[in-house]
Amino acid sequence: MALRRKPNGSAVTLPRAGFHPRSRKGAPRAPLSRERIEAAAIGLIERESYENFSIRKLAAELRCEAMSIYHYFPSRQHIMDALVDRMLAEVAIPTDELTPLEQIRELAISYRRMALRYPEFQRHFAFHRLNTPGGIRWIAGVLAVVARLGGGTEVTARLFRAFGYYITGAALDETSGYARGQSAAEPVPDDVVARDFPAVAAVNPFFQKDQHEKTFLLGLDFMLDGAARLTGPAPRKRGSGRRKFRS
Amino acid sequence: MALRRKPNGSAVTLPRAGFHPRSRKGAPRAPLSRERIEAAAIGLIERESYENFSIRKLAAELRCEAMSIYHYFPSRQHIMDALVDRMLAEVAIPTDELTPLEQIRELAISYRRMALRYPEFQRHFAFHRLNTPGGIRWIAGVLAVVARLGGGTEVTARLFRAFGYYITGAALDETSGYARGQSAAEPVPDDVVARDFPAVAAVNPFFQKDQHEKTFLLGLDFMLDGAARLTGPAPRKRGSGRRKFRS
DNA sequence: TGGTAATGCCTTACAACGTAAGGCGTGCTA
DNA sequence: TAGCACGCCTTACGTTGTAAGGCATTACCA
Repeated sequence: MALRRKPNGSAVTLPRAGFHPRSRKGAPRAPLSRERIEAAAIGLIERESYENFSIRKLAAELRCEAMSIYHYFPSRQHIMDALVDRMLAEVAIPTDELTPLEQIRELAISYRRMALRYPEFQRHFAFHRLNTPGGIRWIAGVLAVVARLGGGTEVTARLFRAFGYYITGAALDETSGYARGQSAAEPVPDDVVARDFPAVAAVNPFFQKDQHEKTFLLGLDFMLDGAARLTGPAPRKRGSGRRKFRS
Repeated sequence: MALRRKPNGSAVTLPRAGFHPRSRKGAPRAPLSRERIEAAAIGLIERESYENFSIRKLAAELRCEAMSIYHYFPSRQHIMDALVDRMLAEVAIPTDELTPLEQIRELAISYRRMALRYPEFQRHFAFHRLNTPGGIRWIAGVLAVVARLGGGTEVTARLFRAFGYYITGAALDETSGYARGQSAAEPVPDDVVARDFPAVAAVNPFFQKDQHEKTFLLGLDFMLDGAARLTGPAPRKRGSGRRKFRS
């Protein structure tokens, strides 16, 4: 937390072509950079797991020592913040000619896609305030979309949060929840579940990965219908058949 | 993971009255037990924080050494599982004469109350499969409630999960989210938000703690209305005015 | 009353973690 | 050629979960 050196700050000094710094004893190696460190961190987290990620392993991946990374990021938390901003930037705020409700739908689907691209990192996402610069910008964008429903400040605020509950809850559950999450130390074996809790076993087919999208859209459309009824008739075309549940 | 001794297993030997084991060098002290360890763990987690919890601190709280705890629980994960079961047991499965929809509503509200009693521990809850014995039993109970809506296995499965997304997302966000969660390393200061993102600042009053319940119920009733329309008319009385949004 | 076994808790030790403090070599600029 | 800045490394500290084993107290049985 005391490190304040920012190498790529005001005076940018790019390495000349052909320049290859080397680990003190070792083969030549591409120079470090924020970009390279971030990319390696994402790769490592998603390949191993969020819990097993460490600065030391990241360093090994980058073929440098752990402390070298602290030349580019003052702390582990700063790295995580950079990753949050990076991933949030992939969730585009819709601005086209869809109805407000459809824009929210697109946003939700886009967020889910991002979550499924970085499933391991969702466990970080779920716990942390989006109060990085990129996070605030993103929240402002989403709020603007929700505000287009025309419900006023209070309704906008509540809808923003209620949608957030559903969408982040879904993202977390699909990536770390019932089916794939950290297990109990001594989980109840599947055959015991099948024998003692047949009703639990019965729903299992619909808990599989290929069923997640349909389930997600079902609940999402519950939320959208509620928002529609709360904020009055849609200002523009809005098909209702899409939101029907077809078994 | 190699420890298999279970002191309170088959041959139960209770300490006689007046018996007080003592730390090797120290004052007499109440004997350890699973019960005492669990209670101390909950207290410590909620008082300090989930992230700062450690076996060693738990031991200090109990005035024993870290390894003494391993006499009662084979691993940290086993302790956490016990806490999960303990807290889940506080979320009662409704069985009375309410309509199925009202039962789900009660269940959701009861889960939220539990979450607010143990806000720190929600960060554990959110990541872990409920595949402890108590967890499976609880899931079976909830599934039975959802099944009473009469939608059949598939609809029951999807509604269970969609409600789960919303409820756990809300629990996590209210306890660790926008307002109180782990912050960025260099958060954007409030005055900068107020200046550069007035729309974000404007919704802030509705993001305060005393507004959470109303927001939660708004989204919950969106979900309930959706479930009602999906599974046909309610088999019994069901007021609709309650679910209106009143500003 | 003495011997043996079980119980309950502690001691020691290890590998891995984030990171503070400071050092060293390379190449750029004067 | 001197000096300096940049980029990266070395060392070290306190903290974590927990494996392996030890020791004192008590219970049980002869």
